[in-house]
Amino acid sequence: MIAEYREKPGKTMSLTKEGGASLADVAKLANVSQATASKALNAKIDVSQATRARVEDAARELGYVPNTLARGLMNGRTGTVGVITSDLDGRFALPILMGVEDALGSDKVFAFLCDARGDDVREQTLLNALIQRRVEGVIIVGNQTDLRPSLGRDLGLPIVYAYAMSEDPEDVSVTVDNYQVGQIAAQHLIYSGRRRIAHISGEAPHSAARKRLEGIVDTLAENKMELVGTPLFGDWSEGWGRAATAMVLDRDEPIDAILCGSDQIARGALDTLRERGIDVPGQIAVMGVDNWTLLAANSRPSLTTVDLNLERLGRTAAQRLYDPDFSSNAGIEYLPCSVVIRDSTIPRL
Amino acid sequence: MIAEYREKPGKTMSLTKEGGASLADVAKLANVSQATASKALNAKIDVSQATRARVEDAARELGYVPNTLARGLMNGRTGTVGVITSDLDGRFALPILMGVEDALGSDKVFAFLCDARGDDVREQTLLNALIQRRVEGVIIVGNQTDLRPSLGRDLGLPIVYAYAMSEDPEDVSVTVDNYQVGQIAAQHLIYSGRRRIAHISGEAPHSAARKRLEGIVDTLAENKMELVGTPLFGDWSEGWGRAATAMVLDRDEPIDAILCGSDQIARGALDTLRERGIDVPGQIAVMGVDNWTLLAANSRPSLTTVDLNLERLGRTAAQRLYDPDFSSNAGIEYLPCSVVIRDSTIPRL
DNA sequence: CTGAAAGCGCTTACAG
DNA sequence: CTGAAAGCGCTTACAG
Repeated sequence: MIAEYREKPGKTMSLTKEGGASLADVAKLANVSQATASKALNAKIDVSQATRARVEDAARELGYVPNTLARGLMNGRTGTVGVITSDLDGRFALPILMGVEDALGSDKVFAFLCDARGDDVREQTLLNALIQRRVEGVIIVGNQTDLRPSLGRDLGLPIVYAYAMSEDPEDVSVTVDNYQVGQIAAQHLIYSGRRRIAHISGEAPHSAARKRLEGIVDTLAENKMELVGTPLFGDWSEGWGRAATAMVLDRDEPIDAILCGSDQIARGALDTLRERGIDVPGQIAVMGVDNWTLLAANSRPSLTTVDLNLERLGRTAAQRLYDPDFSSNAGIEYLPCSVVIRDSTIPRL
Repeated sequence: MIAEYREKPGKTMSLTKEGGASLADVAKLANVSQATASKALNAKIDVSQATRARVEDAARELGYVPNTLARGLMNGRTGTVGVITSDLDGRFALPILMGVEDALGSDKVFAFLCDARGDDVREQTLLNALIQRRVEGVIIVGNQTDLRPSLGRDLGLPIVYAYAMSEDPEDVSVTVDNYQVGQIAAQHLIYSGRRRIAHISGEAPHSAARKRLEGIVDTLAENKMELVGTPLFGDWSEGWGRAATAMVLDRDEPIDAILCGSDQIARGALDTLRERGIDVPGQIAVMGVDNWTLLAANSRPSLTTVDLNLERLGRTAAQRLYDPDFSSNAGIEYLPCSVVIRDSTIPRL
């Protein structure tokens, strides 16, 4: 499909096949054995200051760049983990990738992201490519918090499922605690004085929608309350948020808060409320879920929402990957989320 | 920072250091030499059907996974390119990554994304990590279309700058043709009958803002028109879009279109217009730039905008990377964009 | 068609 | 402290 890259004919510094200096070249220039050169460069103890300096000078002079691949061949480590996502817009994958990188430590292990585009075949291809490149582990990021097929068990390397969790209970999955999301969202509204709360959510089949609802209902019950009207399910879009909010208002049951299943839905709710001249948060509070800053911070009023703590999710996933007792983490781990308070639930002082 | 991964003590299939079968294992089981096994598996011609079958069976039985790293050591190719982005929300990086993958072909070369987080030091660290892993090329994705410092010339591998372009004219950069963006946006408005167009853009120092303005002004001039009022610069946010639109309307110069520098700004414009009871597109047309579907398709009315053709940009970048005559592409290449017509400029039939 | 040998760039015991 | 040698997993001339 594409031609092969060739060095410009002009500059032929091709000391090695790859065009750069090798350890052997460095050793030669420094007048030491390759073994010594290796030790010197890797800061091993048993090298004299003098030779180390000589080797380092030689390396610098030659512009030596160690070949991590060759190194990995010996010690079995590549210092690389793969992250496979199906997340078209990167909303989940990127924060998770950040968390992964943080947990890995900047210099030791590197995380590389590749995009499966929601295509199972492609996902498998990527996984194979990663395994063939001997990554030390793979994190599979889903774009919703439902069960997904397992990629298999004995792949010879640890695999952690993040956000979407594996169907196989022997796999290790880390995800968001949607029940707790519902709880803290409801709690926040209750604490801030709301008593008549309606709920607009996304796609009913999604466990995110169902579990959040459970958390909300239970928390309300603990406070001798219940949702006003039936919860409305649709999709996670602004359009649905607008439409559903109109329906809620037209039910003619008074409400003082709308708890939305996502920031997109909440944006739609805000739109409809504004259009009807209803003050937020004065008359009705609106709350979202996701803390998608683009949407939540730029709305009017800005949106109180639940942060899914995706970076933490990424960090945890990476830690599980490198847990010496990897398989002890089999099963699904649910990570707590936190409320981010902005202006849509609490009047500005 | 993290412990090392160890196989579960139970399953000791460690035929090799890495826990999987090696080519040598396969060869032994198939009763052929390693050389023959290699040829058989790589579909080279000079192997008999019988032996090839035997080798393939052996490989399957052992669950053999070739080590791409070792292969790369010999033939100097790793089948991997790196993409480094500073794009926090993945808005630019992900579509570009897709384009890169498309150009590369799914099986031959893989693209891995890593996130520099806008940190120059981190960017350099990642580049080094990539070079040490002997990627065949690197694509640097910026998050705005301005010049950025070069990472240097003689790195021993091709580097292409995408979206943001390198200051060094010897580097190869591909980016969006912002002048043309301005042209086609203005053209679309003119063709659809608008005559009094105001312009609200983002940060004035950004070349994206300046060049788009040029394209707009020139196109208007060609049609014996000019912008109504001074163009307004602020930032690329909804909030600025709202505020600036109010300013434009308060100027009391009649307009029939607002051409916005981004979809976010356009969303803000839509908000303010709706609030003032002005019909879009009936009275005033609104147009954005970016075709950020999340924003553009979900607004009311949906937003006519300019698609930056980021996937194409990615494809082009990948092609440049593998151009046999790489350095002939030195300089900046500007790629054209295209208008996506939705409901904010043309009344629905 | 098949295999012995050398080599890619590195590290790691093992002697000295 | 230093180096010769073996080896990681693979491929590629080169003989047979």
